[in-house]
Amino acid sequence: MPTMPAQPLTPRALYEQVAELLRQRIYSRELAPGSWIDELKIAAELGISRTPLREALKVLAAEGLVTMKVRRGAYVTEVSERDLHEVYELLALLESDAAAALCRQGDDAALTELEALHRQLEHSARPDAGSRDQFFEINEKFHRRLLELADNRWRTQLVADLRKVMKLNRQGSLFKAGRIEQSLAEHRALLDAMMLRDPALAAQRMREHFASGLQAAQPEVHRAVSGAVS
Amino acid sequence: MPTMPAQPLTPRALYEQVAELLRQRIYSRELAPGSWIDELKIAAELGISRTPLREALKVLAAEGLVTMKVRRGAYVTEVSERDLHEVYELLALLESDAAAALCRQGDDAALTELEALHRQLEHSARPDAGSRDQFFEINEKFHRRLLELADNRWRTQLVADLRKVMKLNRQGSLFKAGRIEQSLAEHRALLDAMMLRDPALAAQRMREHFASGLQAAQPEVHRAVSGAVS
DNA sequence: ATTCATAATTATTGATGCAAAATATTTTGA
DNA sequence: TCAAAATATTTTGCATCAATAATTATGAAT
Repeated sequence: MPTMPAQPLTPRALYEQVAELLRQRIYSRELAPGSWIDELKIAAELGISRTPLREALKVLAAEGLVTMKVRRGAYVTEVSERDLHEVYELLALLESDAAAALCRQGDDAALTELEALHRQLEHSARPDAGSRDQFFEINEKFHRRLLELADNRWRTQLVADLRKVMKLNRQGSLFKAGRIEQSLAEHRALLDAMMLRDPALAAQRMREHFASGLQAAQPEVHRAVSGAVS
Repeated sequence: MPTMPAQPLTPRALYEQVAELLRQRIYSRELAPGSWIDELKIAAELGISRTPLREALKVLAAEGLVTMKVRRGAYVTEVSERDLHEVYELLALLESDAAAALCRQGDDAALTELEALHRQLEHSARPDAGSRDQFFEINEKFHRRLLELADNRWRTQLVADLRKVMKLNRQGSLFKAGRIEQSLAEHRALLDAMMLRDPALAAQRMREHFASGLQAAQPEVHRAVSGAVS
């Protein structure tokens, strides 16, 4: 018998599934920032009652994706340019710390794994193969995996939550020509620092990577900070 | 007529009030770590239905204070020694960053305000006056205010959430003799660095303050890390 | 006697209904 | 004609109810 699609081992609660679905709708701008979330409409759409939907909204509110107004219901959080800068700085801080920590405590296997991911990234960047989407996907995986390997579940959780907020504003995730090459070089430099087992340098390289990512989004005044550090 | 108790300007939703009450019960160990939270019992106790209670539990779950198990209900999160160390490191990182940021961007009024708080702290530390509780209260206010003045609402929120987790394990918040004096000296050194407008030094001093707080809790093997950095 | 299966009990999870509150609209009066 | 007040409609928020899933206990079979 071929492998079944197999429902997840721990069947997630309905309110969590709904929360995930709402996240996607928010990221895709189907639910626009600042807009009011119509409980009855969505409940009817999904064919569920308002109870699990309301629970999901509470979770999203705790994550910062939606804002609850008393007796006014739930609204998609509007993040200002300033909010994005603030969150971006925290991401830089936490991920630099993660790089340093991994450098200090991680074993060689961890670094080897990151190198392998980096090679995948280089491959996906080749002009002929892979779409930009693939590049971004692997890039995100690289950052996520670095966090996991740095082995502090609270930091991993914090970064995940902050990245969710960043996604609120990702308006296309476009990048200037040449940004991808520069990004690869920065990743390479980061990996080199980690191989040298120099935590301070690794943190420094990660900070530079973020600074450069911010700069790539800055010049165009009308475009907001991009969520993806690539 | 004397000032009325006056209900809050924004009448908080019931589920939020319940969430706050549950936090207190968790902090006070009335709800012990690892224990199951009996929804019916608590709902009956508070004279409310289970709906707002369950919404409150979802919020607490997002904060990390309770853990939801599928079809098993809510449990008070058990934080391991390791969790506490991880959270403590993140607090050190974020608050050091806040100190540096305030040093860089803050105006003189902000520093003056912190100095005033520090003087209150010194006063409460005098053996004759003030209880230790008062010292801790003002100390917490000092740290909280520093965060607010550092002016990054996301960082402030992150630190607040992490401190909630720390509170899960505060077993008495006892301190060695001499710790209070040392703590005051560290605060003083931090303020000096900020007055010198030396962000790197300020961050360094804050890190030292945290490291010293950890060391004060470490030697006794059977006591866990204390949540309060004082 | 031990193990497996089935049934019953218990607790969680989702749905529906009702009341209170806020906003919008309509009507009336100046 | 404009403004204010009252009413009506919309929507949140809380409670009660029903169903589903899991665990435990009991009984039977090997």
